[in-house]
Amino acid sequence: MTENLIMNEIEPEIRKTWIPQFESNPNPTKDKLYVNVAFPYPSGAMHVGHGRTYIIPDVVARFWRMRGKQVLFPMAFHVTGAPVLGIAKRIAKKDEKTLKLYGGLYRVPQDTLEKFTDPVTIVNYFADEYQRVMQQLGLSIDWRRRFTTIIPQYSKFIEWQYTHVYGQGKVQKGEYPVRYCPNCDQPVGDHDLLEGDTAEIMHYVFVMFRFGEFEIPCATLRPETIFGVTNLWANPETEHLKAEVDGKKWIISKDAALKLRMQKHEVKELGTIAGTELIDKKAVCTYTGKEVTILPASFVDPDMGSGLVMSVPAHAPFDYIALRDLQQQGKYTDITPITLVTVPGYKSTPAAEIVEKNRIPNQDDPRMDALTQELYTLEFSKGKLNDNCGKHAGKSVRQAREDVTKEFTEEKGSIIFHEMSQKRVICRCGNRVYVKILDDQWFINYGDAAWKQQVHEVMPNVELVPPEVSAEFDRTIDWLREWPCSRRVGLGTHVPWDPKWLFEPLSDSTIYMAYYTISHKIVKIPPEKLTPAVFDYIFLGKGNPKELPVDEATVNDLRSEFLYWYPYDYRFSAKDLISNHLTFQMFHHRAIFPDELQPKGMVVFGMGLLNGMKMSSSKGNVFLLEDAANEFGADTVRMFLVGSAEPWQDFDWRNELVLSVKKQIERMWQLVLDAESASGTTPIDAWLVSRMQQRIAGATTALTKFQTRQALQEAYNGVVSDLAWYRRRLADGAPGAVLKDVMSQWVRLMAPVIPYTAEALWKKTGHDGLISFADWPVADESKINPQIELSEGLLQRTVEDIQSILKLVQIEAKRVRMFVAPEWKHQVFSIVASAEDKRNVVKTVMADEALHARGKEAADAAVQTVRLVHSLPPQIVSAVAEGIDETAIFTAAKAFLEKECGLEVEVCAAEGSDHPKARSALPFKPAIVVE
RNA sequence: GCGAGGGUAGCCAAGCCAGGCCAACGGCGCCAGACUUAAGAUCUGGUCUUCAGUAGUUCAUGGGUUCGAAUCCCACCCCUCGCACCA
Repeated sequence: MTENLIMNEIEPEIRKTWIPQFESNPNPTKDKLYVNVAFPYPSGAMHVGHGRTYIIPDVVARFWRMRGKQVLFPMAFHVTGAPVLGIAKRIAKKDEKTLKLYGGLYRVPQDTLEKFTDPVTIVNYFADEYQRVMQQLGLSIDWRRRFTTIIPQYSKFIEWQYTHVYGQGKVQKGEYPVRYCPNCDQPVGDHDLLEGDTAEIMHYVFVMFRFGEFEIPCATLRPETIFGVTNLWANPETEHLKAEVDGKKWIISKDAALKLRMQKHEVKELGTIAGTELIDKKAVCTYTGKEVTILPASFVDPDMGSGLVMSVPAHAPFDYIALRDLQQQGKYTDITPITLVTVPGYKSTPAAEIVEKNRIPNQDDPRMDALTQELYTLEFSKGKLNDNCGKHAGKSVRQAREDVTKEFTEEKGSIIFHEMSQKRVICRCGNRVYVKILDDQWFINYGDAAWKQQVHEVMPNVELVPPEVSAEFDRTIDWLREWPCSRRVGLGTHVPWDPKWLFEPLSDSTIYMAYYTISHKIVKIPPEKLTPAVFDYIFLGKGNPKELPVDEATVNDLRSEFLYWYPYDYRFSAKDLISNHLTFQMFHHRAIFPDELQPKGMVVFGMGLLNGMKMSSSKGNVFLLEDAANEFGADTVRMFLVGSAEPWQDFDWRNELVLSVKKQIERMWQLVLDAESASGTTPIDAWLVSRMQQRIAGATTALTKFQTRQALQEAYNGVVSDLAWYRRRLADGAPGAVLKDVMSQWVRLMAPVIPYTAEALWKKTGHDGLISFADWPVADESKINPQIELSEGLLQRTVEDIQSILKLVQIEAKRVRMFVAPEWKHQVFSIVASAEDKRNVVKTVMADEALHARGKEAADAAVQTVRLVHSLPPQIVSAVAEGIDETAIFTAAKAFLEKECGLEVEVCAAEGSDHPKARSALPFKPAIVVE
C-alpha cells in the first residue's frame, strides 16, 4: 500500500529525468539497435490491448540499451485516411452513439468534444493523449522524432517514394471490379457494409447466342458446358431491353443494363421486347453453331446476369428439373440432356441422377442449392470432358473452363460480367451495393511476379519472431495482387502525377521507418525545398549534394544519420497486419532500398482479450490503458502485459491477476531494501552467487529471443525462490553482505520490465546515475559452483522427502535417521550414469567382479539406480557420478535439518546397519527412517 | 470455404521441432500450518487418484509407429487470426 503512494509520487519525477535521456543520436563508438512499432491511428483512447504492443518493444529497447547498444525507439502517428472524417461528421450530426463513446468511454471534455467536428482536431487530440500515456508507461521513446503523416515534409517524402515506385512501373491505372455504392459514389469496404459482408464478387462469362440481328448473352460460371446446351430459358414475365452494348446489339434485362454501365460498358437503349416474344423462338450458339429453342421459365431472374440463361440439363440440377417439369406436361419432349462431363460416381446424366437420388420434387426444394454446389464442385475437381466437346474432349473441367473462356472473350465477343454472389449487399447509407469497374483508379501491382520473387528472396534474411509466421508471410506474398492505392476522400498526400487522388493509408506507411531517422531534423526544412532529388541523396546517396535546394551540410548530416540507423533491426506489430502492412513494407523496401538496407527482423504479436472476451471499443469491452496505469501503476501494467504470455501469444487482461503482479513488485521492493543491512559472510553465499549467474544467463538469453515471459520467470520467480532458499538455509537468518551485490544485479535484471521501481531502488541503494543506462549484469562462469549447488540440491530433495514421510507416517516421530549409501553403490551409480543403453545396464553392472559378488543386492541396486538416474536432471547425474560426500554434507547441515523437521537428526552409514530400510539407500537419495 | 497458428491438470501456461530426464517448469486461485490482538503481508506445506519418500491413470478425441509418445504419423472435433479499397 505504502509503495503505491511512493510510486505515484516518484513516477513523474523519474519520467522527467528520462525523457531527454532517451533522445538518441548517432554514436559512432557504439553499435546501434533500431526498433520500431506499427504506429497508431489515433482516433480514440488507448486501451490495455494497445499497451502491450508498445511495452514489449520498450522492454527490448531498454534491455539492449543496458547491454551497451545505441538504441533508437521512435514513435509517430498515422492520421491518414477516412475514418476520422466519418467520426467528425457523426459528431457534427450529434450522433448519440458517437457522442457517448467519445464523451463517455474516452472521457473527452465537453468543450473539446465540440471541436471534434474537425477531423484534424480529433487526431491531434488523441495523438497528444497517446504520447502522454506512453510517457506515463515509461516508454523510452525519442519524442523529438514524433510526426504525423499529414505534415508537408512527410508528404514530400511520400511523393518521393512514389516517384520511384511509379517510375518502376509498379503503380498502374487498373480496371478492377469493386463493391460500389452508387449513392455514396464510393467503393465500400467490409466495415462499410450494413448487410452482406460474406458476399463475393463472382466473375461470369457471357456466352453469346445469335437471335436474328441481335445477340442474347447468357451469364454462366461454367462456360465449358456450352457443349451441353439444349435450350435457353426466358422469363415470360420480364420485359427485356433491346440495347446496343459497346456497339453490338444485345437483348438483356434492365437490371443488366444498369450493371453493365457500372462495369464500363456503353449501353444505348433501342427499345424493349417482352419475354413472351422470345418464347419458342430459336437462337444459335455462336460458338458451336447449334440451334436451340428459348423455353419459358419463371425462375429466371432479370436481376441476375443478363436476365436470360442457357440450359444444361445434364449437369445443372435446376435446368434438369425445369425441363423435367415441362416434359411431364408433355411439352418439348424432343429435348434430351447432353452429357459432356464424366465424373466418378455418376453414370450418364449427373444432374438427373443427383436429383432423382435425393427425390427432389420441384425447383423450390431447399436442398437444391446444396446439391448444385456439390455437383459443381465435384465436376470441377474430378470431371473430364467427353467426346461431345470437340477439340476440348479429354481435358479436365478446370483446364477446359480456362480455355473456353479465353476463346469466348478473344474470338466470340464475350465479356466477363461481375455480379455479387448475394443480392442483399447493403451499404451503411442504406442503398444497394453493386459491382463497379473503376477505370481511373491507381493500383500498386503487388501481383507482379518479378517483384514477388524479389521479396521472397529477401525473406530468409529477415529474422521472424516467432519463426512460425514465416509460412503466413510467404502465402501473403503469393496471394497479394493489385492493391488500389488511391482514393478520393480522406486526409493524406496527393498523388503527385494525378493530384485529384490521395494515397490510401496503407500505401503511405510502408517505408516511414526510414523517415524516423531524420524526422526531427527534416521538419526544420521548408517543404518546398524537399524535392525528390534531396531524398534521393539522403536515402540512396544519389546525385551531387552541392546541387540541391537544401544546403550541403544539412543533407550530409541527414544522410549520415540515416545510414547510422538503417536498416532497422526489429519491427513490432500485431499478427493481423501480416496480410497487409507488414508484407507491403517488405515490397516497398525491396523496390526502393538496396540490399544492405532491407529490414532485418519482425516480431509479430498475438491479440489481446479482456476478461476472456474480445476487446472492442464499440461494445464498451475495453479497459483504458491510462486507467490501468493510474489504478495499478505503470510498472504493474508493464510487468503483467509482458509476463502473462510470450509476445506472440494471445493474452488476457484480468484485473484480479494484475493485482497479484502488483504484490510481486512490492515484495521485491521490500526484499531489496531489507538486504541493505546485510553484512559479513555465510556458508551459503557461494550458492546464491552461483545460482544468480544462471538466472542472469537465463534472463539474458530469453530477452535476446524476445521471450519476455520466460525472462521474467528467471529474473523474478527464479531469483525470488533462490532468495527464499538462501534465507531458509541461514541458521540465524542473517544474510551475508554478498546479498547487496545480488540485489544490485537483480534490480538491473528487472529494470527493463519495471523501470520505475528499478530506478527508485537503484537510487535508494546508493547507486549513481540512471539504471536505464546502467550495465546489464553479465553471468560470470567462474562463479558457478557445481559442488555447492549439488550439495544444496541434495539437501533440498532430502528435506522434501523427510517432510513427505512425516506427513504420511502414523506414529509420533521422535527422531529421523538418515542412512547414506555405501561406496559400492556409488560405483553402480557411475556405471549407470555413463551407460548409453540403460536397458542392459544391469548386465554391465554385474560384469564388475566385486559387484557381482554382492549378488541380488547389487542387481536390485542397479535397477533402482536406473530409475533414479532417469528422474534426475543430467547435470546432477554427472555431478553425482563424479563423487559426492553425502555424510559430510548432511553432517554440516545437521542443525538445518533438525530445524526443518523439528526433530533430532542422526546421519549414519547404511553399510553395516541392520535396519531393513537402510538397504534402500542410494547415492543422492539416502534411506530415511522416522521413528 | 480457403490460408496460417493453436488445443496440456481449477485458471494462465512451459514442454512438442531434435521421442525416454514428464505427474509434466512457473504463476494465479484454493486448502492447511506458522507468525500476528486480528486482518493483510510474509513464510512452510498441499492441491488427478493412491501411498513411508511409491504406484496407477492423464497432456482435445480416435487410431497408428516404437521397447517407450504430451512429444512422430494418419483421421476427426473445437478455438484464434487473415481472406483486401481498410485501420
